[in-house]
Amino acid sequence: MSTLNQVSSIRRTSLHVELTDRLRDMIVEGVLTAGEKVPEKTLCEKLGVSRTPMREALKVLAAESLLTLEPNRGARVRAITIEDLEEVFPLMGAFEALAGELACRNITKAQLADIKKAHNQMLRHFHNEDMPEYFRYNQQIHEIIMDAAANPTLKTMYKSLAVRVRRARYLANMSSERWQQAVDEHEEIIDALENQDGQLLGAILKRHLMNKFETVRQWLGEQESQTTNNN
Amino acid sequence: MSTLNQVSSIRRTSLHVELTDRLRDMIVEGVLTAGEKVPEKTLCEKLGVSRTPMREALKVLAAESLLTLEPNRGARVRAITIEDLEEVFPLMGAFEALAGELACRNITKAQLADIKKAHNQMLRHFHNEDMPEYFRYNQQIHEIIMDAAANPTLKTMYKSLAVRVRRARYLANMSSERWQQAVDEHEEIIDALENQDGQLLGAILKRHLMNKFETVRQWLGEQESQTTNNN
DNA sequence: AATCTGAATTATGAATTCATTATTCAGCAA
DNA sequence: TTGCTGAATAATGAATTCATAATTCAGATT
Repeated sequence: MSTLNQVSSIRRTSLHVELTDRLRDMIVEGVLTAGEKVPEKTLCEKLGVSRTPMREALKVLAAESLLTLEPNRGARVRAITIEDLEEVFPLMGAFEALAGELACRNITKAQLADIKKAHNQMLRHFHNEDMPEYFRYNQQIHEIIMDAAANPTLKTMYKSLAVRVRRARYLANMSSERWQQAVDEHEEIIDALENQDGQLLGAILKRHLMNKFETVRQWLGEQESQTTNNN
Repeated sequence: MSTLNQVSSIRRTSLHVELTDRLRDMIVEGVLTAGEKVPEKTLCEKLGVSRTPMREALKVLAAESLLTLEPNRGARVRAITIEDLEEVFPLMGAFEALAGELACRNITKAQLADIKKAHNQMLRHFHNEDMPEYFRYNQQIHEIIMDAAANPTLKTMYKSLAVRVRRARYLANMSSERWQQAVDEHEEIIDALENQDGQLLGAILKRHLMNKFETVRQWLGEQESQTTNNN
């Protein structure tokens, strides 16, 4: 083997991009919890970078509404409130509906096949009551639809909303009836896609999301009433 | 008069926020033209700041898709292409439709009165064929609707799209028939608002925007065919 | 004991410096 | 002339340094 192959791959993306992605993950995964103050220095030391790229990343995440920046007082992980959900879900609904319409016009046979494959996987995990894996394939299906919509801006904006509520979405567990209902809705989604009925698909996706909204709202309500005060 | 009053007001926002806003304006107003390379140093000297806050601002504008950042090669003002329009307008349509629905539920008498006032001003400038002033009141009407929708996230996202196409929107002048049509559509909008018919208002707003889209698309087509090559 | 004051500490804001990567352009070869 | 090479220059990426604002906390005052 040539020594050349051992050289670690050249960094293509700049540090602040990596940091932005990294921090975004940390927020979604709950490593950085909502409301938490994030001292720059500590973060820099943990991730082994200087403050300059870190601050650039913080600015971007603030622009994405994942953090709030108070002048001279640093960054804070934005806590999700019920008000946030009520802002974000209708928007996501509009995105999903649009994605559905566009997807029906553009979807390829391969993509449709991928969706069906993912759907079957999802069903399997549904029957095993394996929530994390179910969640993964669920996400995958919606991502393929987004891709089929072939509108990068739509996808980017959708993702930036999704990331804001993702943690809540994941943690809020569904009742078994609601779970069954979600699966049924997915069947409808596939039917509409096959028939290329954009209007219908849009409507289903919107409703599907609004049902999810109800679940999350309930969960968050319980959460908020439990934790009276934590900064 | 006390000497205290003469003290210039304390800076509340941080420099990078001011810069972001300033640069955004410069892009929208065409001071920085599409495709133009923006050397950091020159910009810093012009605006009298150091590179640190400037770079933070550039990162944020890149996150807003107003600039593209090529690693080690600096920032470039993103040129608007027809593909961009085709990405952005359907999204804006979805936003407008949602805003309309929400606005119908929440709009106050005062806001409705403001819209009518702005509409009359707009009509006046329409009859004088004063495009810039017409444009201003037109924007104002749509902004009031956005405000009535009472969804900050929606408004932020809408604005970030609007800013991307605003220059094209402004420069693309309408035919006189199209202009008349736009005015008529505004009458419909007001009717729907008064009747609180969310579905209808959403549909009108969407159509209204799509008509605008057609105008802009045509204009940009002419532009692109004229300028063969300019970096 | 409770509250207030202000010095010491700590954190952020911004400028500067250093390192690395592009770009330019003079000189050379075909 | 055209195209290539590489040194010089200029730009960006990132770390460090300096300045300023916020916070903490010991000590004084009521």
